[in-house]
Amino acid sequence: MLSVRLDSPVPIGEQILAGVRALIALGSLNPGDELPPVRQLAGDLGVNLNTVARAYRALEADGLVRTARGRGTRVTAATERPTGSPAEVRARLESTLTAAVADMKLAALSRDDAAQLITDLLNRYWPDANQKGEPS
Amino acid sequence: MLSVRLDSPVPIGEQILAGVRALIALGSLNPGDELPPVRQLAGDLGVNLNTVARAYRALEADGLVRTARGRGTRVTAATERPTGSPAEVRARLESTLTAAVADMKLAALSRDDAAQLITDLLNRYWPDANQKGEPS
DNA sequence: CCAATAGTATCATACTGTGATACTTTGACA
DNA sequence: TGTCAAAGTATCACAGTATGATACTATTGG
Repeated sequence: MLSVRLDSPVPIGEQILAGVRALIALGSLNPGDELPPVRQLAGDLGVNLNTVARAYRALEADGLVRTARGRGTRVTAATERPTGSPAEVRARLESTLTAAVADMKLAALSRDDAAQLITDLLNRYWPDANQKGEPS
Repeated sequence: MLSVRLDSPVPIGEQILAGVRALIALGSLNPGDELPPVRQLAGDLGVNLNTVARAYRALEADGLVRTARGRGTRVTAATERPTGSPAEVRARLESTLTAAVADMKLAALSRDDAAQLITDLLNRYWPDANQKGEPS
């Protein structure tokens, strides 16, 4: 459900943060859902509990979760407003997508496979019904 | 052509590395092309020349580029074989793509816009079959 | 041979990501 | 009501490593 690469140049904490954000954005985690306790997730991922705790706190600062001592951490928001100007948002998006295309080429997929893979992902995480990202 | 975010949690050098790799994978940089001199790129990006130089050396270690003192650095290979087992490659790819989908949702794109954007990117960077063409 | 250009080497520094360990809050239940 | 377990928090230390300043070496052309 959530995994990190310990050998990656991107810090573990960042990976956790990005991972949870993505799960929320994709609707795999919804308001009311509980995140795993820091110790458990830390154990699963093989990292220190502080690393997880810090990620949770960052998520709380973003207003995505609410955490209470002794009671756990729960998702509060389904969406997050991206930070920065529209131009920056657009630029980040472009670079993410470009990187994704590059990765697919490197993975030696055929172009058709690539298109198929993307279609599958869109269907899976973005069931077409709604046409708007939720304004908040 | 290549940009980095100085405030990003991912190290500048990594960003440069990833950026050039992507440009090569996408065919925006081809064998024979020269990379900008380290000083120039460093100046453009607002970073230290060492940071760029280290990225270039890493690229050379990967065999993507050949560099010669006093003469500059040129692209030598059009492709790179991904590191790790097929399963790892696949896993990385999935997570890159999933992140991309999440980013699109966060950017508040409509699903149709998302699909369109991706199609455009594929057409631009992955011209069907053997066209080998080079979008700038 | 000199100057300009391009990459390299060395060294220092600061940061910051991560980890060990101990503490506090909450809730269940005997 | 007291105690224990579960959950998050606080503190401190440490290592690594990313970045930067500065000086050096190679290559080319006039």
